[in-house]
Amino acid sequence: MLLTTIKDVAKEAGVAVATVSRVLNNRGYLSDSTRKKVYEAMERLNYKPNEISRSLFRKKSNILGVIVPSVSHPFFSELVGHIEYFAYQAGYKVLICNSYADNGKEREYLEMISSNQVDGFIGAIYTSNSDDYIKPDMPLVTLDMNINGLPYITSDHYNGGEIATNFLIDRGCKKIAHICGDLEIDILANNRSKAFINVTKKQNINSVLEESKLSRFDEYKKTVIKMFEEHPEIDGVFASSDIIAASVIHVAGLNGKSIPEDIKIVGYDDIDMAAMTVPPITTIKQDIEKIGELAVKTLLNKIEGKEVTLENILPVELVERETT
Amino acid sequence: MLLTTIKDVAKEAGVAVATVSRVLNNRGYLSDSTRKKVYEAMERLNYKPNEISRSLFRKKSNILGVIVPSVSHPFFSELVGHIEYFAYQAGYKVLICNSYADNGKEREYLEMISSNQVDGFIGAIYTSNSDDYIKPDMPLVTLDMNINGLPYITSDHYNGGEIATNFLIDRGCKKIAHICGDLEIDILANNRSKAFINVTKKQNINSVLEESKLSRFDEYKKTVIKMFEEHPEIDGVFASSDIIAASVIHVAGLNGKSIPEDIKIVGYDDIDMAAMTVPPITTIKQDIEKIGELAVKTLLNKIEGKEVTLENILPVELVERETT
DNA sequence: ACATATATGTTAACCGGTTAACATATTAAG
DNA sequence: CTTAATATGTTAACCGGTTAACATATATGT
Repeated sequence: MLLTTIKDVAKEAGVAVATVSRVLNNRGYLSDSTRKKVYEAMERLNYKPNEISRSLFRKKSNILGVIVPSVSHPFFSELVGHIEYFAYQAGYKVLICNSYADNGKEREYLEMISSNQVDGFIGAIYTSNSDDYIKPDMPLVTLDMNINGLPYITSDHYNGGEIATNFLIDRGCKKIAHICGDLEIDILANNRSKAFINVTKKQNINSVLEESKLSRFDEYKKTVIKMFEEHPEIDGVFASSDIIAASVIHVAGLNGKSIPEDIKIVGYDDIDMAAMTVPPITTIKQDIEKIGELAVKTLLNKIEGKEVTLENILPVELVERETT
Repeated sequence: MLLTTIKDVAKEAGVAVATVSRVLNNRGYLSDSTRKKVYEAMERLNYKPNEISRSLFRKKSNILGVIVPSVSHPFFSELVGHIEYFAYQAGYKVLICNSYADNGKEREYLEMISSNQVDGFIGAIYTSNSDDYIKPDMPLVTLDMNINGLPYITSDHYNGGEIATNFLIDRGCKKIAHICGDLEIDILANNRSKAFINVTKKQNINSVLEESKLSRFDEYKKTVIKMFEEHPEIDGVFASSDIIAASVIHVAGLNGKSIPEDIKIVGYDDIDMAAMTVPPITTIKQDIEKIGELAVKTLLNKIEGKEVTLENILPVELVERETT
């Protein structure tokens, strides 16, 4: 496949290469007739400027990278969808990176900044936090993670944890379990668990903390089954994700318990699925669209060298459905 | 931020630029000592070759684009996850494109091929099929869509539709509904609906065909509610996606019908969510991972100019859970 | 008629890395 | 000792587009 270059266009239009470039970039003096000639020539030759070449000159690829543990996780897939939308509005394309929470992959992807392949990254980074490779002047915006001096976007997870826990207490739960991910990772999302611990302690509520480092649905299910075997009196569950909440609904069904009568459940995230389960999940809603929008805006401002707000904490909200 | 170039490395290592390039590309004669000197210099300067520049020279970006109607749809997010995995194994990065089934966006993204930003596309393209912009020699692999001479990956949807419909009949359903998307789009996925129509006709089964051009969950729900109002005798539903199946479960609950006793449901896709609902969905499984793997392989072969199989039809499989 | 604004061309350097061609020096093999 | 293989340097062209500098030509206004 032969490539049509700006020279071919110049020849076809009967003008100089510089003139074609002027048309392409709308710079300098240009008559309408020349503009037309050039556009027509481009049309005839089906010419598209080589964006790699332009990127090289401009030192700008107009590509943003997004690092997530896994795009197939509903929370991240919804987030990535929004990020792509806002990036597109701003003339950027989005490169997707599954890190599988692997440090090597995270680093390898982040190096695309140094190699000029992307202009910046939005990263749900979990392993590289202590990594000295990450510098505060990098075009990097993190999600739910405060790494030295980098701007981050997060939800008010502590408040989310308070709302969820208090809501279960208000609804009369006497023994409340909290199922969450790995608390050793220093991620802001874990503030919801801190809130759970503080609220139950302060209100003197019987509590169970179940930390699961797993992530697959059937693995969650096993954890939940074991939990109910060990603590059959649990009458309230604050799940740190809607997926976990779904698995609690499942297990409750297996145990012949009815929801919300015997067990009340509050999930977290408000992914689309939360409204689809039977019964639909009462949950703490994160504004995923806003997170995406703010992440893109912040990153673009950082890329352009503007001042950016470092701490971006978005409010959460209780969405009451039928598990409480 | 000053950029470190190959010249800086050459100076730092005390060698010629060509030598650094030889090290970088492992070409020509090289002594171990020089190699070491160069690597050390790169390390000291924290040098990363400018990939844009290399792409320009090689006319190869090592980026694949993926076009989907929406990444936030679970089927596509799982698919994209697998595509990213296999692309990464082969040294490619993945650019994600939500088309929202919009012709303009599909075209705009596809033009990234001409502008050399991506080496090729895997596309779930729905609107551009009659578009003469798409040529058989493009580095493009389509999903569920047969566009003149382009390789495509699909599942054996006709068979999927047969299995689902026959299964419901075998289970004793007397009046079976089929809820599907827009049948006017000439997409291979619609073969499942053709199979439904043919099987019910042949076996002389009472059937209802509900075509919904909508896509949001709450909109599906409305369609399903209306359907049950108009046809209360329906005792079997073949839903053309697991999401639709989930909304049938929902509505059945509202109507006080129990599943599978009163209504049996077969979904389609076997997305992760299918196992998480209560009751878990009996569904026709598409091998999403294989689809992703085959799409990447086929595209890479096409990019490398190798012969590729044009028709790639993967088998489907009934996964029996608790809605039947 | 003259200064100024507008329109286009020519040329060359540049973005950063790659490569071919050629020169030269060292080392190993026969 | 000669030949060949190995190792590195120098130079210049190239990928495709951008831009600054300068030349030149026409049009416009006063």
